[in-house]
Amino acid sequence: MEMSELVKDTIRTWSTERPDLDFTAMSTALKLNLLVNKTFQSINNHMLELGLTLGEFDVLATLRRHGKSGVLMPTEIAGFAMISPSGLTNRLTRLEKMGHIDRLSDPNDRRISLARLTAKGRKAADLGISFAASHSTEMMGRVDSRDLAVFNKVIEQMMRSVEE
Amino acid sequence: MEMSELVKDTIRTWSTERPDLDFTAMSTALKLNLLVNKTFQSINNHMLELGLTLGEFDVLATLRRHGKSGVLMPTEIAGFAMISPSGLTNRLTRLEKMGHIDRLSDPNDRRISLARLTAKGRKAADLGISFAASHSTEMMGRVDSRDLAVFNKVIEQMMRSVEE
DNA sequence: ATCAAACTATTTGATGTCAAACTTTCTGAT
DNA sequence: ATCAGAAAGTTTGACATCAAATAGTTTGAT
Repeated sequence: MEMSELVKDTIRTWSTERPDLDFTAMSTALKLNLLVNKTFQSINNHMLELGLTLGEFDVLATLRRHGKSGVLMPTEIAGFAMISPSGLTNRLTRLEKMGHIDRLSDPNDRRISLARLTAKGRKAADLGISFAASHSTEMMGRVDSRDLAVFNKVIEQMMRSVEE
Repeated sequence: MEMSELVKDTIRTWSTERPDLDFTAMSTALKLNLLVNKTFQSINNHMLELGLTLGEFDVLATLRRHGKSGVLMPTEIAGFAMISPSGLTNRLTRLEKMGHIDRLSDPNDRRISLARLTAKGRKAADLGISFAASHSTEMMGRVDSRDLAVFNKVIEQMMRSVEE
């Protein structure tokens, strides 16, 4: 079933069953949700061809975009990647096994076990980000640029609303 | 770290490291992603107060909006809820244990084990959908209605792009 | 009427995530 | 100098999900 049709069906049936409620905004929210999920799947599938989950790529990307050293402490990565500490430990373990990162100890603080991008990991990050950037560009390719400006404005308004 | 700021930081650092790429569209995509994830969390947390996952609510909602009988076969539910057959079996098992649904056999086809909303499940679905609808309405409350029309148009264009 | 193929739902095995408990190490107040 | 509390990361246990294999049932072609 097509996305747009799925949303229409959902709103139509709900409106019949609950005529007391207003589903105008929910219709938009549902579409937004479907769109994001679909793009997630699409990008994730592409990353799998590089042998990476999107989550694993996210870690490599975070290291890659933070300077040429490509070294960060797990806490910092977790903040950017919005993942739990234990989830990150697992990602780092997998990435280390694959040879995308290695780990070194911080001479100033022995609690810390720094993650560092290897040459292989750097290559994977560069491939992944190229794809991610062009995927987004393609998705929005046919959208009028003035409409896109409005679109961005609205997203930011919604982000502020949600952040309260 | 604030959502909008997180996106800005990501785009800024990537632009430094990869000046050959255009991150204009990715910036929008990232915001979209963050917004949807945040609203997911927010709604999910509210559903947890009803003792339900958002996924579990989705099943109840699907049953609820399909007529007064509130009876569907698992395959139909899975189609609407976009979940794997095995994932759905688990959700139905949990919902049955909680007393939100019960299950009956189809007299015409013995392969099928129909799911039916109980009074309790119906109540939960009605509470959940009220919250979901008003949550969306609030999120978009401050957005100009003409901008919202553009916003919807753009989403639909993107959906078509992605669907190819 | 038969039987291969399609369909429906469940089971199995694996995966990625989280919260909470835990270990080690550091910090700051005294 | 000491030590209670904070901080960093890992381990443990639980969970929701999926893909693939499975069991039972129906359909359709012959």
